[in-house]
Amino acid sequence: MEVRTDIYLGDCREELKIVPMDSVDLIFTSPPYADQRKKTYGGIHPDKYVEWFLPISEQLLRVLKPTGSFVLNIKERVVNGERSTYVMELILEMKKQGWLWTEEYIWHKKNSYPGKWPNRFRDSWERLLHFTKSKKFNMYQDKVMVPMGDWAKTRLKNLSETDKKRDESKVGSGFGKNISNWMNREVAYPTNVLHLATECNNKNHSAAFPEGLPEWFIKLFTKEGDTVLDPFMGSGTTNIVANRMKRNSIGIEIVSEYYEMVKEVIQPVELYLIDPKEKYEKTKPKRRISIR
Amino acid sequence: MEVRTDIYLGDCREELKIVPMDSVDLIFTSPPYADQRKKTYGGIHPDKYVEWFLPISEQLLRVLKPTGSFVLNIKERVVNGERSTYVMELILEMKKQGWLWTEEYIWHKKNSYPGKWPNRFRDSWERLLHFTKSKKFNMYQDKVMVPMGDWAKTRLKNLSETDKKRDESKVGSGFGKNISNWMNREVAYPTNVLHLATECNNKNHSAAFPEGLPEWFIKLFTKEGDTVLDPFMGSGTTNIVANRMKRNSIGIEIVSEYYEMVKEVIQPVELYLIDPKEKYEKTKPKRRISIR
DNA sequence: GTTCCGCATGAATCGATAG
DNA sequence: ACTATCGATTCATGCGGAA
Repeated sequence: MEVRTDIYLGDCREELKIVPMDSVDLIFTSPPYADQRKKTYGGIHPDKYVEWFLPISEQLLRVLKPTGSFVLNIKERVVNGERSTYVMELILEMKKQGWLWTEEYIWHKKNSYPGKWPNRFRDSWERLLHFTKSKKFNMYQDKVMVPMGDWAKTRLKNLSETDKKRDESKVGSGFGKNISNWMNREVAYPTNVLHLATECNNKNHSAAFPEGLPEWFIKLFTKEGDTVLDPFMGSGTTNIVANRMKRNSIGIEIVSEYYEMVKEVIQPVELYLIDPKEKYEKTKPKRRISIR
Repeated sequence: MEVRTDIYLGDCREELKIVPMDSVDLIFTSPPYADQRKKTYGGIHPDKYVEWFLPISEQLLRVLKPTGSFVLNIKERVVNGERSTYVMELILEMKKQGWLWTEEYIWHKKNSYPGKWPNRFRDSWERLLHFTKSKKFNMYQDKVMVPMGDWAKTRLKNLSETDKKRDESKVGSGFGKNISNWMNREVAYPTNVLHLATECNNKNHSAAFPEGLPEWFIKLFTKEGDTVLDPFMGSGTTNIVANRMKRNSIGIEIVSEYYEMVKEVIQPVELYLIDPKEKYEKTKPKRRISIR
């Protein structure tokens, strides 16, 4: 099996036109929030946000397969003491475009930005809007089942590396054995609330969302060999995770520094040797240049 | 101090007219959701929901003090595979009425309703929309502080260079004073995500929300002696909690069974004996009939 | 090898000050 | 008057070095 990762440098309003219609299984993205990342992106005024986004969502509607899903990570900012309404207006307008607003998942950010204000508390959640093209779409619920019990909710569901290491390290002290017991025990379907910490550590890349976020939705809405698209690639979290999970992916990024950074990391074409047929294909020369 | 609990039987569209303007400090309510509880309000169709609610929110705007808050517990239901949009439309329309949409809190229901569907998971959260009349409103943040994490123990022993720099930027005496505040502090401010289980006890009343929900907002937005209003009283959770917390309250309920049930439980006027003056007042005969 | 501990930092927001 | 910049506020997390 061959896994491709195609990344493009440019404005997704243009670059999306290259992507064929009905070709993508999952769009997972986190667009720049209104006026939020001014330094890196232009900074879209809250009043202009919907107007700016609609041509993009129209393209996304075109490239998504009828069975596909579009997961939009977004949160309205506070303007003049009030929450802006551009996200709601966007949902209403996207429905007019033909999108179905199927569900709203909540990302509960366990470590939210600190601060104190007279009229509000720290903002500790973001929206994960789930749009589809049709009522029948692919959803592989069994792939994201979680062990039952509070312990599992706080631990296994979160995909932080530290937790994984800690759990592995406990093997031998009797604790690791418990994990295997848990895994064999009853598993339950998750809910529409995801508990994940943001990544704010000393890595050289600063991702807008933790890897666990795209990972969960890639598991849920795609299978191996499917195609994932992130039109606002940023540091490439979606594509890196997709590649690791043997999904083809497309990434578009307007900032060349980010683009170059991702290009360094990504293997454009990887072959997974599963059966003889695949092995045979590997010997043939590959002409495809995925990264440009 | 005297604590009153006034409950009314009737449609809040009418009964609210009795409540004086600018007299309520907090409105906390959970209206019947669209097409849910059909018997009660005849079942409001999702398409008619906004139209039905706006006259009520207009009354609520009238009776709320300029420093008061309106907390609306609501969630859109699924209609034909899609989330309805009436909550969003309602927010947009209420803003036109003059409401400020200050914040959206999330109630994370730790034990959500069971079930399995092909296109979604269990719904485990509800909205708590916070509306105000003005940008300056009463908020007693200290009353809802929560225990701090282990963070404090390690952090405060030795101050990091970054923390020193951050604090040095503040000119003058701020530094030492600020640290001493932290040293004595064992609690932190909460976030805008509330983790509460639904109450599924065997009482004959089935409350829409647990007592912890109104309790948190009553603590946050009112002080003793203030007035709390619930125009969709139901089983009276808001009023019972308010009474226990020494807040006056008003409840309106259209279903007589609910009304009678709450009437049984509630003490219309309770006197809290705090100082001699109050004691003296107690001896005087009371004429007020609060429940009618 | 584990565990412990120090430390930087993050899609934040408000109010005051400056242009 | 209205907008842009800046300082102040504050907490959970994971990495890396130390014990």
